[in-house]
This record gives sequence, C-alpha cells and structure tokens, in this order.
Amino acid sequence: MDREWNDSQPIYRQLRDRVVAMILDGVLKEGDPLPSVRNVAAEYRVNPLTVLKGYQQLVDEQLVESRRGLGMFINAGARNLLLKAERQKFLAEEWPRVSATIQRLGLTAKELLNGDAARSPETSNADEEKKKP
Amino acid sequence: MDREWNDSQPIYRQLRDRVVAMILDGVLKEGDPLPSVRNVAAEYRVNPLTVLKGYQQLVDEQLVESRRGLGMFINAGARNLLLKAERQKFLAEEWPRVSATIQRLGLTAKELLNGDAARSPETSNADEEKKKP
DNA sequence: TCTAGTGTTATAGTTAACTATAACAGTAGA
DNA sequence: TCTACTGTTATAGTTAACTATAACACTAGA
Repeated sequence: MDREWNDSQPIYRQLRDRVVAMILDGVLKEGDPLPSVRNVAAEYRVNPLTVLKGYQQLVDEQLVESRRGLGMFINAGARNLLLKAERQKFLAEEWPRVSATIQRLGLTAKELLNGDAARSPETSNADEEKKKP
Repeated sequence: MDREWNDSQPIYRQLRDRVVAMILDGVLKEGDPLPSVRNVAAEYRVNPLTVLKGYQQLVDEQLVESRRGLGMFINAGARNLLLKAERQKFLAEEWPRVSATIQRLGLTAKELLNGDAARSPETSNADEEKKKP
C-alpha cells in the first residue's frame, strides 16, 4: 500500500479502493484477515474511525466479515463478486469518462492501451520524471 | 452540459472540468464569453458562489479573463495551454491509475475499444482475434 | 484470571464544501 | 438617467469528512 493520499477523494473511500485492489491482485485471499483498524490508523497516521469507515464499506458490500475481538476477514467469493461488480462499474461509469478525455486531448485509446500492455503490472507509472541526483 | 452532479468530486471542480472540456471540444472558442455565473447557478440549481469558485479556478489557470460588468471570456491561447497541461496531468496522474485498474479487472483493449469505436475515427479496427481459451 | 490484541461506540471539535440571502460595483443600451 | 445585465463581496448557517481522546465489548492464549 502507498502511504500518501489523494485530495480528489475522501480517505475512507481511497482506503476501501486499496483493499479492493489487494483482493483483486490476490495479495489478500479469501479467509485472510485485513490489517487491523488500529494498525492501519497508526501506519498511515489516520484516525481509527476513518479506517473503520472504509472497512465498513467493505462489510456493506459483503466482501468482508467482521468478527469482534478477532478482526475483519475476507469473505468467500469476494474476488469473484468484485470482479463482476467492479468491471461493471468501471465500464459503465469510469471508462466512458476516461475515454472521452482521451479523445478530447487528442490521444488515442489504442496507443495508450497497447503501450501499457507491454509493461508489467508494477510499472504503472508515467515517465514524466527526470532522473534526480 | 449535463445537468447532474457526481458525488465523487466537489461541484466547483466538476464545473471547471466541464468548461475545460468545452474549450477542448471547441464549443467555447477563444474570446467567447462563458455562460454567466447567475445563469449557470440558476440552470443547475447551484449557488452562485459555487459557480464563481469553479470559474475562479479557470482564472487562476489563466484560461479565462474576468471583466467586471461584462462577463468572463476565454483567453487567447487557452486551448493550446490546456492541451499541454491536461495531457501531462492525465498521463502522469490519471492514466496510471486507470491502467492499473484495467489490468486488475482483466479487461482487454478490444473490449474497451469496441464500446466507443463509433466515436473514434482511429478505431476502424475490423480485426479478428481468438476468443478466450 | 490477566493481558494483549481485536472491533465498536461516544463525545466533541475543526475544516471544506455548499447553501441562502443580500448587497456592492461596473457596463451597455434605451 | 434608468434598466438590465455582468462579476464580486459579505454574512451566516448546514453538512460531510476528518480529527483527538477515551471508553466499551469481545477473543485467544499465557
């Protein structure tokens, strides 16, 4: 997980999205415990309530189950559920907007998608940065 | 312009983005006046101050000039400025995130391009490919 | 039982975004 | 001058997001 936050979305939603990404990437498998509310809060220097709120979203989506005194655990079937739901959400809401932006900027989706397919999933970084001493 | 708002970003920023889109699309040309603060506020049922805040962003970016008593006008060179700035921002900030999501969801270029092939002049790609194994 | 780890709730305060309402300030044209 | 548009500022209130601090409730293991 990254240690920084984006100002374009509330922290609790970004937190939710990160866990989702970890599930999809297989970093968190079904049955695994989530990092504890307190730990996450400490590590990212965020209020425990904010972390809880992010986690609660996952509970509401039935991706995660909470066991008091024990922790929060990835539900069985979570990854499949996510793949379906997130795909649909992405195609219906995000991609149309992104695609419009791409055309507006005179870029081509094809090039972006191809150029990126060659890279490893880790290297999702644009080379805007010059080397620094 | 659309009449609805997204809950994922503040209204004033969405407003700014819409004007930017209109400039890039050539709906608003250099020298043209923006729709007036009061009109927009009325049409979208939003507070005038919120509209002003969105417009002020454009002024701060030097895309728009404000003439008291007259209105706000698209600056000369605004489109060029935007193309550069927005491209860089998109490639550096948005695309990496989107691209990661695409891979995470196991979506393919083909799937994504088909949906809006109708819009893009580039995407007249009648290629055939193997169905998934 | 005690301890150290879990999730959860309570209380209270700050800030950003948005709202309603109103007034001020400048420009063009009848 | 009067009218009807513009942008701009002032005042004050609501809500959502986040914060700090503390306590409560539960579980596993020594």
